[in-house]
Amino acid sequence: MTINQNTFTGEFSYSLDSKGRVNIPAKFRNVLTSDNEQTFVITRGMDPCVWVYPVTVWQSIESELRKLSSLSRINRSFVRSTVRYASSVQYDKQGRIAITPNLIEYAQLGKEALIIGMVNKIEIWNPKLLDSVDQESHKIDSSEFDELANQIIL
Amino acid sequence: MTINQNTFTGEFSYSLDSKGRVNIPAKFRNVLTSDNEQTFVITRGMDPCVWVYPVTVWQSIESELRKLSSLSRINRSFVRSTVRYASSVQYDKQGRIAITPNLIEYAQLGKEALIIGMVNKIEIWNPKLLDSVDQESHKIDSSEFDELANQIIL
DNA sequence: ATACATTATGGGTAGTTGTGGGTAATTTTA
DNA sequence: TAAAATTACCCACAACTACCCATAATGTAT
Repeated sequence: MTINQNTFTGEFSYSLDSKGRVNIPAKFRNVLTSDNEQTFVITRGMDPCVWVYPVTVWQSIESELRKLSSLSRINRSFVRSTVRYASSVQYDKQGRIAITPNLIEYAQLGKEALIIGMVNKIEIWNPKLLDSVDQESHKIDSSEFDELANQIIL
Repeated sequence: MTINQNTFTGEFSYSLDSKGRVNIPAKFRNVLTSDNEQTFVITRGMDPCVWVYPVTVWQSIESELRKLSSLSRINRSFVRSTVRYASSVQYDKQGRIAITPNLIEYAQLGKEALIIGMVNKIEIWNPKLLDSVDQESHKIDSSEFDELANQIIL
């Protein structure tokens, strides 16, 4: 079987332990290309959740950022806001990564952690927070959804 | 561990001690290539903060500056302003570098120091100053910001 | 069904890291 | 030249992290 590498789908509910560690689902670890060397980059999501990238995917983002000259104020501010909360983490022998305290706070993570595959990255949510964000966005976005539907054939 | 060398990401809040020393986060020291020999170049940032470069990275900046003809007044002024405040520093056995008094004054550093990885360099900020600079620039440049965000797929 | 392997979760320990301060060497100033 | 100030180098300690092992639950193969 040749599945898509570095591609994540599905939903899993795992627990965040007292040391701030979460398991990365085995399914996700198994599709990681070996050049990632068990390493992810975790950062703030655009929504109140944690984004988890395979390190090789993140590196291509970094190389884009490298091209932005620091002479421009906007560039500096953009690079800063993108990179600021990102840190690379290797998972341990049990397949867990440690979430940094400021990301735990940002995503308001408690004991429950909902892990969602988002194709090129992984999201870690507080399940209750996702529920409320989801409901709100469904109300607002029904028209934008229609627009998207024209771009992507499902 | 074979992660990206001389590449810095993430945010750390450390303290500036009474002797003007700050710790360089272990994560940053560990990605330094050995030809840097524990040496950084510190200088004024374009924003009110301290810029910290691995010395080898700084050297390549210097070689770029050498290419700029001194016939142009703008070039002369640019070279002068970039090189003027730069000095090289080695970190001690505990991983700390000493910030020169004029840089401390320029970046308005107090006891708290916010250290931010900016891909090819490191920034040291007074956290409160960063907050206000951040908010202001968001107000002014939000449209250009969005444009950048569209070019780089996160 | 039973044995075996994998997976999720918990916790212990040794080494690392951040922070403070001390002392000797070096430089600066009077 | 001597005193004062600065710098470089050293040690100490608390907090944290990485790494290890244990166990229970789940999945897989014979």
